[in-house]
Amino acid sequence: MPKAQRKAQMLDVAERVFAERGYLAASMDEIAERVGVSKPMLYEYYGSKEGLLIGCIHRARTDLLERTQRAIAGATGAEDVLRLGLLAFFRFIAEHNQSWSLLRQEAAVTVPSAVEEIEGIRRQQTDLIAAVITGFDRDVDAIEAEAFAEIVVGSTERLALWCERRPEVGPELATDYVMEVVWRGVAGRLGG
Amino acid sequence: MPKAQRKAQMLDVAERVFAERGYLAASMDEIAERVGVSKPMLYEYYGSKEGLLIGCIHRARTDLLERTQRAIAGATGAEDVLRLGLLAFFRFIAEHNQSWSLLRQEAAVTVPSAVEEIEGIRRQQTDLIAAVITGFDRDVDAIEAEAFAEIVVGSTERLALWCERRPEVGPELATDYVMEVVWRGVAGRLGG
DNA sequence: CCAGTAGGTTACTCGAAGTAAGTTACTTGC
DNA sequence: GCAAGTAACTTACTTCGAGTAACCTACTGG
Repeated sequence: MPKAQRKAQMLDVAERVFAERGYLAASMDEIAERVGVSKPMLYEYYGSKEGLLIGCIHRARTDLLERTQRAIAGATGAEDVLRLGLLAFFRFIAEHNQSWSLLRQEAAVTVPSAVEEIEGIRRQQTDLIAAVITGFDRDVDAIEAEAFAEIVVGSTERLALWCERRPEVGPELATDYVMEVVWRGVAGRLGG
Repeated sequence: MPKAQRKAQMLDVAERVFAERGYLAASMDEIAERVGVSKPMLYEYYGSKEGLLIGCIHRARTDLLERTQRAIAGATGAEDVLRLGLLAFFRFIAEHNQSWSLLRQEAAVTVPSAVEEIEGIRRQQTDLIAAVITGFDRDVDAIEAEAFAEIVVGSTERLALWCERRPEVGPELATDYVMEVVWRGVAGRLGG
């Protein structure tokens, strides 16, 4: 099997095993066995257990960014950007809860570098949102825009977790909830 | 040394070591050595590495709940409860960043049961907030109140993390940011 | 048909979680 | 004042899983 294909297959299996067992309890031996390959191959391609985890996270990150950007491409204004972006996020995690469980703490992410990687994903989200807010009102304080962006990301992530306990709340309703609270708050603050 | 005192001392050391190294990299041997005791004592009192972590989290949880309840005891209304509660939280983490790092993902919490324990802390917060919201407006949908509570907790936690990168933003300003966005959003929604 | 290399394996080391079997010293009943 | 019990503690292991060294096999190009 060619290298690229094998690497992708390893990520598929690793993502599933990490999600099933949690990072710590997942063993490289099991991943190797389920890939149908011997352990040193994993080390050949990903260097370490941590490296394999980073690989999984990185792929999820790329995927999420790509989807979000596509979703907000045709937005008609700041509010619309925020709404479409939120919806894209909630849909991403609804469809990909395998990768999503790598991004929330329940996957039991362990290693500092992995946390940095995940923080990078959030940073990419907050940067986007801060830019939207600043675009909406150029007079807003930069640090305040940052704070608002963090609030949006925090709300969203938390609500996504909550949605798992509330299957009746789908991506659309979740988006509505966040928009109702946060947009009203941001717009009220900035507009007034 | 009496058992209770030794147990408390173990939590102190463990909290510090977990925060310094992360859960995975922290070794029971090191914790035992820094306590000035042999490893089986840790196992005698906490059963496992995971049990020791749970002990740390549990103590932080108890402490946080106690402080929050004291803080909101003299509140004059729903908005005041929310504000005082937020302030208590931000102050707690400003003072106790040792325990706080156990509650955020950077401590690299690993084990499913630990995550459950941490989720329990959040649940205790969301329950409190949902009750406040319901108290503010009895006509509000129960599930919507839950969603709002999750939004508040998510915002708050995220903003707390952000504050670490922004030392100039103290507990008071952080509270203002959350209140400005979220309360305006909640009050707007419920009042209108 | 030989050389080089991509893709792979077996069989180890080593570090850290967890444990079995004891030891010391202090209290308590007689 | 001393035997008995027990609370606090230790040494010396086992086990399991991450990571590695060294070796193998088959295909491709000259």
